[in-house]
Amino acid sequence: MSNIELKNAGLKTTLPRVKILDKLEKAENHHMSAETIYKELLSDGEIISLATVYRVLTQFEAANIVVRHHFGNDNTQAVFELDHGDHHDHMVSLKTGKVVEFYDEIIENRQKELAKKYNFKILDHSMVLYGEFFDEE
Amino acid sequence: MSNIELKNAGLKTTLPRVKILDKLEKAENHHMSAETIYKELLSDGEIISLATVYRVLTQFEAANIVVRHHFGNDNTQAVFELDHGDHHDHMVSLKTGKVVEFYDEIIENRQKELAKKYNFKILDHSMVLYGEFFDEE
DNA sequence: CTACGTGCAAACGGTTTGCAATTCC
DNA sequence: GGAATTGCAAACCGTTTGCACGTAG
Repeated sequence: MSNIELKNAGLKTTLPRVKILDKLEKAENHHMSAETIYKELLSDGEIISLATVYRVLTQFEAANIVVRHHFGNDNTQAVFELDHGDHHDHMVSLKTGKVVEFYDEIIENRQKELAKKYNFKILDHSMVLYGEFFDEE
Repeated sequence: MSNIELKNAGLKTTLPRVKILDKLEKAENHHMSAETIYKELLSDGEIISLATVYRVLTQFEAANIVVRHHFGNDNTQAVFELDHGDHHDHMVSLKTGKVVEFYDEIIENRQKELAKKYNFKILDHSMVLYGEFFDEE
């Protein structure tokens, strides 16, 4: 099935690509950095280079297979998640890095209203709440 | 007056610091990158290094004199604005880089409700709408 | 067979830092 | 005068890229 996604994107079905897709599918909190993917694959015994991980992820992004985020207030590494087509925003734990996705109709509508008020056409938006979950470790 | 802010932060009143504060105060859309500040100061005839601009801005950030943002979906340069203590979000033009600040009570409240629902304590948040203004250029 | 994909190492761009010279109080 | 600040150049770190080799179809 990852096969199909790749074909659709006009990408050859190569081992690195399949493995990376696989990692993302199984990621417990759905978000992984290029480096995390790279290291996990290495310790899985795969032979792959970090450059390939980045190249593949960039291609996946272009093909709408993944979405790239820049959580982490500062400009630390990007994280990637599979793109299931459903837009959502994120709560990110500053303690553990845990990520929870949410979607809120009221906020989305309000953004549109505000855009109208300011004569602005929204093409994209990002919203991240930083903090901590009460039930964390 | 910039004098006072600096004193309060325990920072000596040096020429670079005053000049940088000055640039930020006069910035037409309130937001400037380190490099922009640096270049403008140079063409104003000042002698300053980019390293100093970065160092000063980082100190200002720690002293809550400025806020650092990472607009520009990708990991491009940070922009800085004076911290007037009032929280606000941003609309950023992908065409011109124009930035408009806004604050919306409904969205802020909704964020709090969502946080409660997810057992999350919000410590910070960022929300950026990317798009274009109808009245641009 | 050949266009596409990969590994390696070097380049990149924004930002930070060690150090010696300079400046503020 | 002495601590804080600066400039310079080199280091950093995440990410990208040129190139020669490898592989899918």
